[in-house]
Amino acid sequence: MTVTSRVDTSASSGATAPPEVSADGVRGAPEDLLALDRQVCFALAVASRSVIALYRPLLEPMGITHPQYLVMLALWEGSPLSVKQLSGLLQLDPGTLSPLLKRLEAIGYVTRRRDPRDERSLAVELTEEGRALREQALLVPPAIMARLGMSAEELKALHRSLTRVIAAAAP
Amino acid sequence: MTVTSRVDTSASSGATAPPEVSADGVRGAPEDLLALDRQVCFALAVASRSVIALYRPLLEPMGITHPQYLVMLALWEGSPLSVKQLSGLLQLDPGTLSPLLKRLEAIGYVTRRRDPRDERSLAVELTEEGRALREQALLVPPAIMARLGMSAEELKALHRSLTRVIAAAAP
DNA sequence: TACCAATAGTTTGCCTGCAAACTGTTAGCC
DNA sequence: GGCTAACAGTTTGCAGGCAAACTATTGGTA
Repeated sequence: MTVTSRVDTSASSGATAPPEVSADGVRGAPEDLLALDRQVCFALAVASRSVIALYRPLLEPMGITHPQYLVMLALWEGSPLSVKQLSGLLQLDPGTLSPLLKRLEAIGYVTRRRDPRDERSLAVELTEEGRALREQALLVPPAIMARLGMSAEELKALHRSLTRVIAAAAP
Repeated sequence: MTVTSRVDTSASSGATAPPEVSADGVRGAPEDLLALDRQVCFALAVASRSVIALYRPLLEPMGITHPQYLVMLALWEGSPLSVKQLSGLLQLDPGTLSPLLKRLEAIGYVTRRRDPRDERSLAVELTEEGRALREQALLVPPAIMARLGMSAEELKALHRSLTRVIAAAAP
């Protein structure tokens, strides 16, 4: 495979595009801005998918997917939430949440009904089963940390880094 | 993992909101393990989606999506690649790549043909247009870094962190 | 040589994720 | 009151992402 990790020394956010238009352009460019293995966006995407993949076998016995798990986390912190509130908390489009919530309702963890005071708003609420699921969920984070085998300190640093990126990317 | 920050979920309109007042982790209840804002997996997912969203307007004029952009990055580093090689490089399922590559072929950036020496293998190769696209792509990373406004040093640290997570999560 | 397991891609089915169009409800405002 | 704009969700269409079933080719081996 042609991907070898290079030592980065440049790429300092300069607005001046390097004029390295090498004839072939494939290998050996002094500072390859487009090297796959230096793209933070690529590392971010792979890391996200990889970690979510670790959750899959743990969530499968509960019958939910990772985004559904995140919705449950939000609801366990405060049960009746509107779609708009969930959308804000999870940074997810209402168009994504709408069918997802119907699935959660179908498996019995959640109820969906209109708010009588504002019929536009949908009150998403935990059922008894949804509330009970929390006990099982408590085992998930420790299992993930054990599987990753990374120190809490390192994960905390990563979390801080990610929080900064999220803030920087925010509109 | 005991982080301190906490999102204001003021949305919890008088429901079962746990009265946990976790300051600096001193009085943190055990349930805090499930606090949405400390889940690394959540931060990872949001950061990944947020950063990819920054690429969208930049890639749109090129007519490609972010995963397609990653495929192009791989091909620019070495043009004829099989689906299996791409799958390894990008950590993507062949079932994901197959239709994606057909789309890249449909817009003319790539050709797909079987390897005469092994008819099972598919040789994915850049077209002249696909090769030429690299010039436009060179403007993308600087634009993203400018938009993020984060130091190269910080991004590098994040990249290292992500690389460790990816390695830790690897099967 | 004939058989069979491994391999490389493709297809199918389901669940995100997002943009854009659409529906119903509420709030302003004249 | 009646008109209109803003708002909350839903639906539709398209592109990932992944698991599982399927097809075609190759390689090993009896």
